[in-house]
Amino acid sequence: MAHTIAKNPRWRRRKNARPEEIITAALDVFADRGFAATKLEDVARRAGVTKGTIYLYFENKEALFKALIRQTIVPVIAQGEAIAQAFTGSARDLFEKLIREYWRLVGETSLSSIPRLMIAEAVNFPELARFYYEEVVTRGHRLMAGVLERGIKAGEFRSVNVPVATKLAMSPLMHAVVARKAFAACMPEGFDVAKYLDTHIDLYLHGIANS
Amino acid sequence: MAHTIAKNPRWRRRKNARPEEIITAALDVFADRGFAATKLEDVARRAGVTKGTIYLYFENKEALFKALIRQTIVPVIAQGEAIAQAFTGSARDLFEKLIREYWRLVGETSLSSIPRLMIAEAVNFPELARFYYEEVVTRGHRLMAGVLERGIKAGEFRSVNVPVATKLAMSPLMHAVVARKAFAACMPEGFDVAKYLDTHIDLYLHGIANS
DNA sequence: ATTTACTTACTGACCGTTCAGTAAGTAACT
DNA sequence: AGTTACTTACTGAACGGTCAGTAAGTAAAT
Repeated sequence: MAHTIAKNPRWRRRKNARPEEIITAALDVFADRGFAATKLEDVARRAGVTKGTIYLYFENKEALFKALIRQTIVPVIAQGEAIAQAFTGSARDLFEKLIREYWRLVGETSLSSIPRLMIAEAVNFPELARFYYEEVVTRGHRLMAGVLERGIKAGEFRSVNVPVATKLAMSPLMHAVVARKAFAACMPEGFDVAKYLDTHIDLYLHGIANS
Repeated sequence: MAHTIAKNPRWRRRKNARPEEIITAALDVFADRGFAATKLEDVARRAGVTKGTIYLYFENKEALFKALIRQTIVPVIAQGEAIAQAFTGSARDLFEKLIREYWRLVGETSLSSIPRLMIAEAVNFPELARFYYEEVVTRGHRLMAGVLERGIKAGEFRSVNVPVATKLAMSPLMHAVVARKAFAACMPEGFDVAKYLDTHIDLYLHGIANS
């Protein structure tokens, strides 16, 4: 190709890469300041562009926020569904696997800030909240409910109220993700996630076991 | 009508009542808009005063927010501690009582918005977060940990890892309070809290039972 | 030479904060 | 009980900083 490209252009035209880079930058900044307190100039700087560029790819601040939520978290759910589909072992093993997988994909990645963000901003963005609730929360619940039903049918689990037991299976995860982000600075001793997950799985399976 | 002016002045001087009224109004408004999106004019209107009056009693918006958190939620913890102190029955009964009491005092009152508010704003108010974490979260955990230790010592409970089991006892409550506020508009079917609490207590006690 | 991705400089609205002014309340002195 | 002199709780308008959004200009790429 061309061998005579200008040596150090002050910036490059990279139409294809920008949106993703901007979303990644936005995740970082929104994550630790929230929606309102985030300045688009900060997002831009982190993405290596200037404020105006953001407006070439996103209609406004709110649209950027929505795109961020949609494109980052939905794939995780799909992944969980795929795992459940392909799984052939016992319900208890699948339960454990899904919990640990959630933590691996969300709890200990930058995605962990999304649940907290959504909870903080849901009231101010009703349609986004609805989208998230349906495409993430409900879908996630459906996934877990399937596992419980599988276990009940197989005689592994007591015949509990499935929707309620589903929420109880997820809530320790959700709360850990959310609170950990929020109060990270206040927990100098840290928080032994491994033990927390182990114990949840143990206690929950103990509680629901058919015996 | 001119005569009624004397009886119906445009405003009254009520120095003592103002702070509490302003805090109550602030709780309502902050509760469903968050910190940043709340306008002090709205708080003032709801409190029956004007914006300027708020500044007679609170240094600024942040100070009002802090006062709101401090004065509303701390008493609830104290109440819980008093209950535990006075209780004489089994650990399982105390466990159940505390859970239900928390829901009665926080979950189904206007205080239910405070945990969500704190989670949303903790990052932007580090010292307030620290205060809340120490005076509410840690203190609440200490309370629950005491119950578990009581149960273990009495042989009612297995000898689990207490700090972790404590967090697992609380997290379904916390997450329910937080998520319910955030996604209220997205759950047309509502959310059967009674059954949720019943099942949590049942599953948890089942899970931790020494048998 | 033309197109267009990107920057830069600017605008306008919003809202926390301030403070001079006003009216409610109080009490001293008729 | 009425008038007056004084204090202070409260109002309301204006100020100023911030920042989302915009439009004119610049430079990369073809």
